Amino acid sequence: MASNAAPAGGRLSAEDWIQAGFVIVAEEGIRALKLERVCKYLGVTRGSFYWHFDDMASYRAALVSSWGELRDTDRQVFARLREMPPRERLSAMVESFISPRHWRLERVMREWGRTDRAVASSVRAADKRVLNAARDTFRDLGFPPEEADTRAKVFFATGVGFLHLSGPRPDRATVREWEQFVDFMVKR
Amino acid sequence: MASNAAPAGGRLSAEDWIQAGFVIVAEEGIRALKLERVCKYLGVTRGSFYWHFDDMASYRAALVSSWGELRDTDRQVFARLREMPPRERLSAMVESFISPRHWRLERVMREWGRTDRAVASSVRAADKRVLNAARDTFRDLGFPPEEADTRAKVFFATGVGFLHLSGPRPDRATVREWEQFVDFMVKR
DNA sequence: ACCTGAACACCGTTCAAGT
DNA sequence: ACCTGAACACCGTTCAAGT
Repeated sequence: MASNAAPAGGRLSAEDWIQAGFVIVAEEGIRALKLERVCKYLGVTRGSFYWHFDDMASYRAALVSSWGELRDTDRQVFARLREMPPRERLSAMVESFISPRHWRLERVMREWGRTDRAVASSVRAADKRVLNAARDTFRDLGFPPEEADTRAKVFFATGVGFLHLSGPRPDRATVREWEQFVDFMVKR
Repeated sequence: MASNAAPAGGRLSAEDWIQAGFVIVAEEGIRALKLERVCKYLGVTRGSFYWHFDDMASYRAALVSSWGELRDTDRQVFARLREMPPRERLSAMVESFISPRHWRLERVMREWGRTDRAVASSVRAADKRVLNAARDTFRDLGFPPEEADTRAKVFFATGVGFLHLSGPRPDRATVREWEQFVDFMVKR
């Protein structure tokens, strides 16, 4: 009843708190990341929080670093992508980038990064990894190094742009538009 | 007794609150900028604050913009400097930059800028003005445009460096060191 | 026109006691 | 090993009443 996310009947782990934080932050923004709010979501009282974390500051830090690891999983996806033909690789990146699972979190982290330096640098690091993968792909497509750089940037920037222009969840139309744009980027 | 800054016997103006904010922030850091703290400094109670400002957010904004104006006064100083011979101009800039009146505020604004974007952009704007004045001066000293740029940057960066390396107030030794450095920068 | 002071709201943190 | 719930601390904000 009160709890929508806690493991049925069991007690919570730090991981549960982090997942709860992701959901709240994704749906209600960083402003909503208040202890009381997370407790209500998990169906526990305030005090229990302090069994898992020292304070709100370290909880936020845990969220950020956990998001970084989430992105590292993506990096492994990118690594696997290397075996695919380049054009398909780009499509896979589009899919990965806007997967419903990461969509909102991606946006909210960018917003959070505007006021929190740790988040900002996590976002930059994550961006760099995507950018590198895209650059390599364009090189594999036969573009000279510098042009591959430029195209990778445009490719990625467009993705981030779509991210902000579209609604709360990735719609099919957006994905299609991006794909068309990728077709365009790949030519010439 | 309780009040160290309020106009004797009179009531306060928004300007008094801003000046109080500068003193507190300069001596105790941004963390200390709490309503209660400012009230104690001015010898009034919390409620009176709301006569002058809507809330803490707008008070902080007022502080920042007021600091910007303070720096604009400096800009006028720089404008007057143009009539001085270039080498003296640099010395005047050193003096102005590290005047006891601005020294602490300068430091604290840079610190504050690390967590507040509005402050950060105010700081950047102020820096740019100093930098431009320095660049013009090096040009007037006969350096070609690009080298004037570089020397101005070094000149200014050294100043900022001294700002952070020295104690809470500008000591004579620091000023002397900077002056010696300026001598070096001006040659060749 | 400006200030007091009580009241309130909102959060985070601690901790003894529970299961 | 994890949670409750009361208590506390810390701030900002409101507002009726004062001068």
